[in-house]
Amino acid sequence: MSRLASTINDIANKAGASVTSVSRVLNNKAGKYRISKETAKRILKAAAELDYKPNELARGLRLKKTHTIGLVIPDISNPFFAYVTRNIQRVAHELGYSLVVCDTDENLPLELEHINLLMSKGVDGLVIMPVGQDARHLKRLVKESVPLVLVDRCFDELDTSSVVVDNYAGAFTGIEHLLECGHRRIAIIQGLANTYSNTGRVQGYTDALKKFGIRPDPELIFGGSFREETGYNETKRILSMSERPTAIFATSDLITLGALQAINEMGLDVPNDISVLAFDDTDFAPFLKCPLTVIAQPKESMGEIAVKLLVDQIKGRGKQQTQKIILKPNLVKRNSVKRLVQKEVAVAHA
Amino acid sequence: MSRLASTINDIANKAGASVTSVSRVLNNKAGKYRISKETAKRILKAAAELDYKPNELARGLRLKKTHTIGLVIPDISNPFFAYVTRNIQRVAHELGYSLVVCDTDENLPLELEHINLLMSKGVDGLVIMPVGQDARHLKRLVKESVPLVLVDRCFDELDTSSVVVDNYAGAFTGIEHLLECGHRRIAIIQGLANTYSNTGRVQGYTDALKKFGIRPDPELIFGGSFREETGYNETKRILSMSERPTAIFATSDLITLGALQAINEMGLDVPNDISVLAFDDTDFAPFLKCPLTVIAQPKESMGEIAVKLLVDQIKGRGKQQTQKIILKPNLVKRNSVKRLVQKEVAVAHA
DNA sequence: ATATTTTGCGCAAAGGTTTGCGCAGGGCAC
DNA sequence: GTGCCCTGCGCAAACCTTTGCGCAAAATAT
Repeated sequence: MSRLASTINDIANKAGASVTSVSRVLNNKAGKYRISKETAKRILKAAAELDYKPNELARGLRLKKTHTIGLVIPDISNPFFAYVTRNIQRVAHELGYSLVVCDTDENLPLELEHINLLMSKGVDGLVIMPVGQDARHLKRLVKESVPLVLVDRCFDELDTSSVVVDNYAGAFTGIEHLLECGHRRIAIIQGLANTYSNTGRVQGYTDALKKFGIRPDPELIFGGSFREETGYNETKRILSMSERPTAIFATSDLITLGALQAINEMGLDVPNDISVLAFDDTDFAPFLKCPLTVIAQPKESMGEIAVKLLVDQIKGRGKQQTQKIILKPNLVKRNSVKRLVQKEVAVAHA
Repeated sequence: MSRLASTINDIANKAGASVTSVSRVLNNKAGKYRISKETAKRILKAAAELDYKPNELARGLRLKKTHTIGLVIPDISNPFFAYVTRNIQRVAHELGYSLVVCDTDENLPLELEHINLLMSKGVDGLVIMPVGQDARHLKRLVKESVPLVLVDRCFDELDTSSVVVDNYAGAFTGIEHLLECGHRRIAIIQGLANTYSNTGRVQGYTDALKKFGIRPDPELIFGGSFREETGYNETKRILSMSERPTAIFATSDLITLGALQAINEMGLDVPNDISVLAFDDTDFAPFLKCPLTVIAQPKESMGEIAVKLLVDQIKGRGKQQTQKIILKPNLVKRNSVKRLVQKEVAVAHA
């Protein structure tokens, strides 16, 4: 905001009109308020000459609308979130909204801080990918009827619009595939406990095992954060188990990255020494030493849907009821899962 | 902004004081304006009870400071930019600033639009990774002394703080390595023409060739955007040349991704059929079928330095002069460059 | 000619905050 | 009893915009 920026007042002076009329002309209310063509033209001309740009701060204050939406995200360094962010920004801009981005680093207090700040700055609505272990602060937003859509992780007890992925189905299908390939000892490296996405993935894992008559072994459940170091450390532990699992289910792309690193360091080979199934896809996945078999999320559409839902809420459309959109993930088979048995045999086991 | 949000006025009422005093107490000016401990305590109590949060819009309007900085970025989907963004957001928040993120999609008019919008919204300063073919709009910002720092790409004719990478040195060293390994026919897939980063990289490429007594062949210069499809299409062209080059220099990670895809589709092998040298590193690079030899940018520090420089400008510190920070990239040798000759022989050639 | 409507425009308030300036009242010295 | 200082606090303007309401003049009707 340069100190020389021209205001509606300058225009009024220059055009010999009142600020009132200027405002009306500039907001296309000339008709409604019967401003003469004559005056309107003078005003428009003056505005152009002064290179007038409305002060959105003052505007927001008056209108209680800032055309800004807040995005609260757990970790932009995670390629999955980065992707979603990109689409959110694009669609938001197309719909006339700016995006202020806050990274919570998977930290609940920080999430609260960011949300408060965003509200203070007068955002028109929020897209939140919550850390997810607590929903009280979100409940408050709902009560104050702040336009809000949850992405990637949601709360069943919370009546909000949300767009999530069917983590359960994704994990289930993936593990099923592993089982069909003859794997029986499958380790899982989970993400942050008690979050929507983690719970679904772990549940899918255990239920798929059960379907094949295998009792899930708590010893095979590792991890506790979606981060790379978790993948690295836990994989090292897994690989040094006396009775080593034949497959690892890595529940995020960052975990996968860490796992790959550990496997590499230990001089092992995917899939011959260990099979890997990953949640989330990466652009580079097909070109890895061993192209990864993954459960891919529809990350393209998630952001887009979320913003549209949010803007509908902001505009008061679709206010009637909240929508929970559940997207289907997609198992893409590449080479990181080794087939230990013929398919027929595996089916017989079931 | 819930419609029930309490204001400084509510506090004044509740505490039986004037808004003036409330403002002063809340802004730690109680001492300066000699407010009694008594009154101050009443005010603080009322504020807490009302769960008061300042309206940053009103604040920004009055103070001409929003504690918000704008980030203008060409393409968040590019992992390099995503990384930098993340660090910018983190450091900005640590310094008390919010970040509004705008993606220009490498599109100059869109860049201008975003910048104008950001200014309208009253950002305190801008971090821009410019599209870079035109600097007139940036020149205007400089003239209006808007706090500004350019990242990744800068303009020699523009007196702004900036943090860039030594693209020339990076490319030069990389190509030198290729040459030392015995490569003589080296194709380059360049990024967006007439941008700072591209120019440096291409220049480094040609100069390194010349140093080895090789006349750069215009036929071997491909590309024209940093995007994935460029990498894909151009690689296909390169690989079907009658006199096929022995190496490809891909000037961005996205180009590299496309190149890998093309190579893969054509059933070729890196580095036996074709060597690849990439600008930018990717987390997954070490784990690729053929671990990539890359020129890695110090993406960790770039964002951090940029924000610190910007905040210094905003706060009026270091106003005295602009700083151009040039970071050194780093050649990391992995396996994607095939050694065609013994080192001694290569040196003899030089 | 007066009465009524229409046309064109602007006053002033509102939105929430910060801050220069000055006001009231108590205490003190003369 | 008059003059002065100090303490504690509030008035009102400023930041820039939008909008309900009303006012004056011109156009039309009677």
